[in-house]
Amino acid sequence: MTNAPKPGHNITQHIVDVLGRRIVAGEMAPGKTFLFEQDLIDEFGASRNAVREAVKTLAGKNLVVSARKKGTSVRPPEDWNLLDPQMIDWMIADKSTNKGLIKALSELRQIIEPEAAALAAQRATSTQILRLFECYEQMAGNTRNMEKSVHWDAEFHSVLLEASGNPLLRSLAKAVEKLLRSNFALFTGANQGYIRNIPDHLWIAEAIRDRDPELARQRARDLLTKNERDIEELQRTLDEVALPET
Amino acid sequence: MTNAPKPGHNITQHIVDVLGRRIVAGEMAPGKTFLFEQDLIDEFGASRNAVREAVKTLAGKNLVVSARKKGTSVRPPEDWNLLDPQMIDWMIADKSTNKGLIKALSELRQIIEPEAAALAAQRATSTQILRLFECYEQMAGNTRNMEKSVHWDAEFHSVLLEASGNPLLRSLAKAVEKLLRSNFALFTGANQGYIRNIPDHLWIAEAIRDRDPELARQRARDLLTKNERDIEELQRTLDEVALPET
DNA sequence: AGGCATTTGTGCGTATGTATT
DNA sequence: GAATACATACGCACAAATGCC
Repeated sequence: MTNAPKPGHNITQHIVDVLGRRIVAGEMAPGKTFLFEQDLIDEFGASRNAVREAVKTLAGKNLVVSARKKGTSVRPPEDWNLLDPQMIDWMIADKSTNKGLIKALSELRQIIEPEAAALAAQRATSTQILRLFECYEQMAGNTRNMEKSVHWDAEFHSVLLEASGNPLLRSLAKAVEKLLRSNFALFTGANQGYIRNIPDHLWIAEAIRDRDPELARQRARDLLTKNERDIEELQRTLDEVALPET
Repeated sequence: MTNAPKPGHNITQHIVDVLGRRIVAGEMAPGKTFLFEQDLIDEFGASRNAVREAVKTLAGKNLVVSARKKGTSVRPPEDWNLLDPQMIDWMIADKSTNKGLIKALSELRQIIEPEAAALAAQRATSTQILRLFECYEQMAGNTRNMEKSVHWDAEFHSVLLEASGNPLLRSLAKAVEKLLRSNFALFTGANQGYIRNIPDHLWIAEAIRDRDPELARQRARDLLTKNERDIEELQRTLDEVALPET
């Protein structure tokens, strides 16, 4: 019932997916509820090896720990790696964490991207600068195909963070990108806001090309501020519509 | 030779550890070198299950992917989860990534912590504020026991990020904390700088207590700027000393 | 303290599907 | 199309650690 065994393929991944969803949805209190191999074997109808490998995958993400005789328990949320792409998928899928995540990410981006833009103005390679302009062109040229346009939007911000030359920021880029792409429906909903903000990307790219950190920072800050306002406004309208739940 | 089988315990973890170290050390080119189960079985003298579970753990960290017929390959570094505590251990242990990581983290902290302080000034609970002051007291009171003092230093910054109320920032806190603790030797080396900067922590806590975001931001920025200068200076002196290798 | 049951950790054999050659 | 190589999966058995009585 809880799982459609997904006929033949990748039982292990399926177990990882189902358990991951449950954990981020808060269905299992950290430290309290214990999962036993035998229970999982029974529930998923899988072999012990498959179950163990699934648990190891989750353990690799710091989601769970296993101990002899005590079974496997969920680790406290502050140990979770929130920036893992699969984790983001699970959080997006879960209604209770969805909104908070988008807000948190928006806040994080407002902190990070202006500074990344300033660093990029100092460090970006000519190739990276060209890619920024290409992303802008693709964004601006595909406003009739929102999915494609949002794809290039995400790519723009990804390149921007990469151009900062800081590996930790690049690491964040993957998460930002993932979230933007996954939520492109959210942004296409704010259609007029999205299109209005496209030129901002060009201005940022120009400031980086001209090696002007202050200007790049300010323009990135402007874009993200407008972006946050759009998201907040859209979420308010969505909340009004979203009354029904099963 | 490459591995001391670590007598009884956790062959799987041992395999994870050895492979993780190799990967972050860049010994295996992403996408090119392939690891085959049989090779790993031979090298570690472990069973297929142990090897498979170790690989799954690494896959959970997005370090590797497995494909039929092609074996397991290393993913490109931009896919790695740099904030994973174990990853940080591996990177600290590796000389080639060590310095770059500390520099990148220092840069990231300069971006994030001032804003986190500003947010904390708006959102911190009274309990969190008390903990900030407690951390300062412990820092200032244990200058004769550097390890302890640095422990509370790390705790201070951890609480600060947590008090920002943003789960993504809290996620970063774990990595920052890990790095500070692991590198406490580095900071105790910069003894005079470390002690000189202790009062800054009190001033930050006071600004947060007084709910003054601008002041908290500015004071955090001051601390981190001084901190970076100390680290840079120390690394220069360390470089001069660090000629010998085995 | 000692012994027993439970649960994870480990090893081995084997079958099957799938992608490459 | 056949052979090959590898990942995926199952099942069983024993070892080791832990909790309970």
